[in-house]
Amino acid sequence: MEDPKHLEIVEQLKNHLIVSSELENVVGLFKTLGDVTRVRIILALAESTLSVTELTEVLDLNQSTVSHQLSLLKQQNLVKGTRNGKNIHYELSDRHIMTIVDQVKAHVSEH
Amino acid sequence: MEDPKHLEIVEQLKNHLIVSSELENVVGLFKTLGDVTRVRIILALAESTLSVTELTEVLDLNQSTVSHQLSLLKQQNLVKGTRNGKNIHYELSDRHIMTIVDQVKAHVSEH
DNA sequence: GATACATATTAACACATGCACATATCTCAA
DNA sequence: TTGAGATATGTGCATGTGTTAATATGTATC
Repeated sequence: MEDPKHLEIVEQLKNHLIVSSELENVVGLFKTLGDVTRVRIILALAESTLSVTELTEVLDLNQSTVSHQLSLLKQQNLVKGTRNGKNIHYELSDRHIMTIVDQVKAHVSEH
Repeated sequence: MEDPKHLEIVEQLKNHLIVSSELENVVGLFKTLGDVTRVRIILALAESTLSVTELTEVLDLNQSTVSHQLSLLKQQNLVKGTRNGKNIHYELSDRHIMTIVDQVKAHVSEH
């Protein structure tokens, strides 16, 4: 490639490769969404608020597995829980999340 | 939770937990986007078509690392390469990808 | 063909990650 | 306070994943 314009762009990119904390956050979110169990939890919560026990039954998982994954999802602000007596009702933090999932679904189905 | 409607929903979800291959694909895409190196490659390619060597320089990575990650990105149809003499010019497969990344960026910056 | 450059692949290693068991913590009811 | 149910946490294990060096393959020029 001998295009001088291109060379210039490449030079600029070299200085511009900021490993921002934002990048870490973005990657962190993708990483969290990159697990079947966690996405299944999200898809379930997209349909209804559920307690840990209900999630355990619905998804046929260990209670500790569900609890563990929920804590990771909470860290990424993907879900939030509200205690209600002995139970904790979990729900999606916001609708934004489903938009992201749907977007990816769309991309996948195109290929 | 004693709401009968809720119980019904939970029952329905139990049968409805299809581990579709689509789910695998969606998760696969998220998994691929869940790595700093790969996202940096995508962000670089979002600004300009680049060869493997250029990516190596711009991102300050090993050639084999770039090559390896590019092959994973190719598998997920996130990037495509076109040979041009000795070089291979890599670019994003479609603009859809940046939409997804931007969406996640937006979500991240909200929290 | 020989050489040099660009890219891909293989193997090995260190490291991260998901899961499950056991156990701890929390909450309510009696 | 005691007991039972719900949720969270710590630990160990098996598996997966990113990186690198070394090597192989491909491509153009001489």
